Amino acid sequence: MICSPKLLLLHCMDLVKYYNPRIVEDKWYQYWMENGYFDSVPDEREPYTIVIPPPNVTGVLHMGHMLNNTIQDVLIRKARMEGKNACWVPGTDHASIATEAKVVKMLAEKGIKKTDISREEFLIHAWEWKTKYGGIILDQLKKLGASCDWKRTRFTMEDELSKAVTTVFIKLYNDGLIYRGTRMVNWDPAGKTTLSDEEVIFKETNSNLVYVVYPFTEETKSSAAVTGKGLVVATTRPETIMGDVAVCVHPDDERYKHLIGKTVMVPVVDRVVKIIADTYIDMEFGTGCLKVTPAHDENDYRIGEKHQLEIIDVLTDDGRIDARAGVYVGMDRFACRKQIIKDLEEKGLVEKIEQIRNTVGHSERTDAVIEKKISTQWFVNMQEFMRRYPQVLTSVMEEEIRFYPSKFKNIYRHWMENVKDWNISRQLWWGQRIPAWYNSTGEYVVSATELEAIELFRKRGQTYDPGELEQDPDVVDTWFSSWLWPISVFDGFSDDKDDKKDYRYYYPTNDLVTGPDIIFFWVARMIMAGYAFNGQKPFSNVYFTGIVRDKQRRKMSKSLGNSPDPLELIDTYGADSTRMGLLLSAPAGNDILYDEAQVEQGRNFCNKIWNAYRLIEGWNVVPDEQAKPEVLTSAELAHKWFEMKYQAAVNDIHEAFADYRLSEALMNTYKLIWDDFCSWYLEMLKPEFGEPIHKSAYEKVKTGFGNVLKLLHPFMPFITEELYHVLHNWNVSRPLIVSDYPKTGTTEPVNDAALGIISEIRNIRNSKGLSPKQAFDLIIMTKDETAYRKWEFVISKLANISSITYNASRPEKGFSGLIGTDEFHIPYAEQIDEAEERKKMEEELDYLKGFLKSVDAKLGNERFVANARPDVIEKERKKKADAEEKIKKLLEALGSQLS
RNA sequence: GGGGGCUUAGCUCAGCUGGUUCAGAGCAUCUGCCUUACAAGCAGAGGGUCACUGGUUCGAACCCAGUAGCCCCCA
Repeated sequence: MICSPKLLLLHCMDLVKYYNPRIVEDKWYQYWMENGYFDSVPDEREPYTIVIPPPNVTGVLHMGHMLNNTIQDVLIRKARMEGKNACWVPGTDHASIATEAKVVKMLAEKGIKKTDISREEFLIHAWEWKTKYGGIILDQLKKLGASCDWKRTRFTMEDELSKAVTTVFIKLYNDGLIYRGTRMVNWDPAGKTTLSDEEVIFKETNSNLVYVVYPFTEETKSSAAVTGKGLVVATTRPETIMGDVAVCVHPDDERYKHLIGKTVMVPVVDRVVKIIADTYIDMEFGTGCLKVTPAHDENDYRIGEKHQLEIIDVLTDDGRIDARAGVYVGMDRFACRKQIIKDLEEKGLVEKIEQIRNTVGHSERTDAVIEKKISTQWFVNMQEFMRRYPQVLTSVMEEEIRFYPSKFKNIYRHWMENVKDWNISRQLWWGQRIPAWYNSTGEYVVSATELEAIELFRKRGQTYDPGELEQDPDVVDTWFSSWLWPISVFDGFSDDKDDKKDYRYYYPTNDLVTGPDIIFFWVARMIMAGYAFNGQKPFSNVYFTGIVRDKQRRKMSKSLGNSPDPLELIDTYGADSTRMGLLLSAPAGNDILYDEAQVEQGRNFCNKIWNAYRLIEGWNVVPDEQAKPEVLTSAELAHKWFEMKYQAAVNDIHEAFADYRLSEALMNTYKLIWDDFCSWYLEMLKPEFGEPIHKSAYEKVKTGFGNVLKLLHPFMPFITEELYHVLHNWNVSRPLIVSDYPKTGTTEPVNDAALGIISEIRNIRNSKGLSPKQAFDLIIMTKDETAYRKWEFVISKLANISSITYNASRPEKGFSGLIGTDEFHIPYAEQIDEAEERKKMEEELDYLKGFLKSVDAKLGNERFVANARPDVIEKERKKKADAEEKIKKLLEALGSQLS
């Protein structure tokens, strides 16, 4: 059933002073949905496409999503109104490690351990969980007004998208861009999986730098001049001592030169190791002696490789001491660190302990401290990738893909130029399994199915015992599926879908809106995928939003409790107000400092618009013939004036949109409606109390109102749709969501300099404490009477003026001022502080004289006249003439008062 | 350590290729108004040595160099 928005309004809203979003928003969302306005299918129109950054499938809406999706909705709604075939594809990400962690936790609460169940059983639980909680976030987006094509909702782990992952993996492997290798990787002991470099967050931490004595061996003591018990090594990681295989010093270090090649004992395990030399060593740090632990540190690993040292991994996958260490076996790594320090102190092998600040890597998802570890994993060869697809970098640098703000270009380049191989295998179950198959001797092939694997083994002449091939147990990094998102949501990888009609029509997409925190995780990799798999960019513009913070600039976080619940906010203030509150202070790339006051501003704005409607709706309309002639002409001028203001604003708004300055576009719209439309235009036309309005003016106002609603619709879709309908008595050919967005253009200029007199007069009233109800007479001294005459009606009404005369003699007593170079006077006999009036005029005069002096100096400067552009010189001449004119007027006025 | 960026009104930000009467906006503040659309409002006002120092230029918030402070990213 199509809902009936009209009835609701009439029952609840008639005559109410305050706008109530609650009875408006849901019904319009439902109306748009039921009428298919969000849906998109390829046609002859120009497409405009955005793919949503897929939120985690088990996520809930937070302020960051609100901002991000509001921006996307603004862009998509504007494009839709501009007649483009707007397509916003929603969906969710399976978020491998994050979701798996949640499922593991949920199972643990039920008393089920992941290690006690099979992969298949685990996946059943995981899918159940996904079905239950997955997509809640998408429903929440509907409350915000997000006009996604929900029929196109995708999930990164659905069959079609998983197939794409496999296809891409195999292609890259066959192209020599994916390899399996043994490397030092990041290990998350909590998630028990490897992580890419991007998933490691470095945090500054207070650490103990322990100075440990490595005693000299008898051999060393006897063969070299030694002082002290042994070499002192400074380390923050004493628990890895059991993995030490050497001590390294700088070859030029005078302190240790004579010891190179000698030996020391590794404490705790009493292993004899060599003292080696390498220029890698920083002589300044600690004692200049480094304990070499190739299994647990990247640099140590390189030194180990160079000097062909043994690798002793002393940690288990869950961060305990491994049996290989020989001591402290089974103890947690951090407990072990404390215990070893204690034990070494007892043996007198700790020289001192210093407090230092260092950076420690943490898992992005589990927050566990990352261990470096040697492991056999799958990698994407990035150097080679970039060599083959240089457009990945050049497209951004040459702005074929534009970044907003552009500062991210350099950040992007820096990353691209220093990028390391991408570790894509994860020791998890929730995700796309790596399409590699191993035979009983550990040889492997890469293929989509076991049958194809057998075929490959056969061709190679390797054993392939049918039924005994084993698929790699690991899954790929989540981002190895989401980098395909702009292609895969349009089935760009599937060969059997209607000629890839959607793909050809919608791809490449237009705009991507995302946070800068995933520029490397996702944006960079989508660009890589775009060029590698399709030879095209995936999108033309990337809008980086800021991070939503509270007004003290703290990040929103659960523990601080400073993050408002977006749904409560919408419930309290309405989606329109919330959207406006977020957008107001959100220039691209700037952090947005969330303050509820801004949402209140949004609410106040809604109310303002609502009341503008109430005013218009309350007018009694009569035919034009019944209106006074001066009212008719004045109204005509007001229409022209507003048309000019409106068109100028439209042009500004288009310009702001072109540069993705959305908050500016919104602010322009806000000021157009509040100031120009409500404060000026409506006040110009508003009939005296009890008087009717003539029909042509009424119609013009309605048209103007409709137009500003159109401008505002992308930002505040609900209230605008509502008012657009009530304004037109529910009789509109197309609802606002698919109506036409105002276009740029030119209008006849209207000289409105005379209006400045209104503010001047109001100011005089205010500063003299005179009531606005007290009418004034006005004398204007001008060469151009017509400029004022046509505004007489408006001036009289808005400044409460009872009579206007031109170029009459100056009054004896009264107030005066300047509008441009025109002088005006208000005769006022009582209670005037003449001295004060004179003082004001003299101050003005002083300022003008000083100003004139500086302009004269400029014009008198030969080099200025010779070098400045002609139009600049012309402006200066005009300034000079104006200043002289004003000074003359002021002197005259002062003189007349003197006499 | 490497890279990017910022510093303009009480707050948040504009200020596009140096040149409108030596800087604009929103919010906040202050003053006066319950004026028949709106007090969630109306009218008006105040508030800035454009971080600092030097340079280039006829002319600098804007270009250059240095100094100080802050933020982000990477190792």
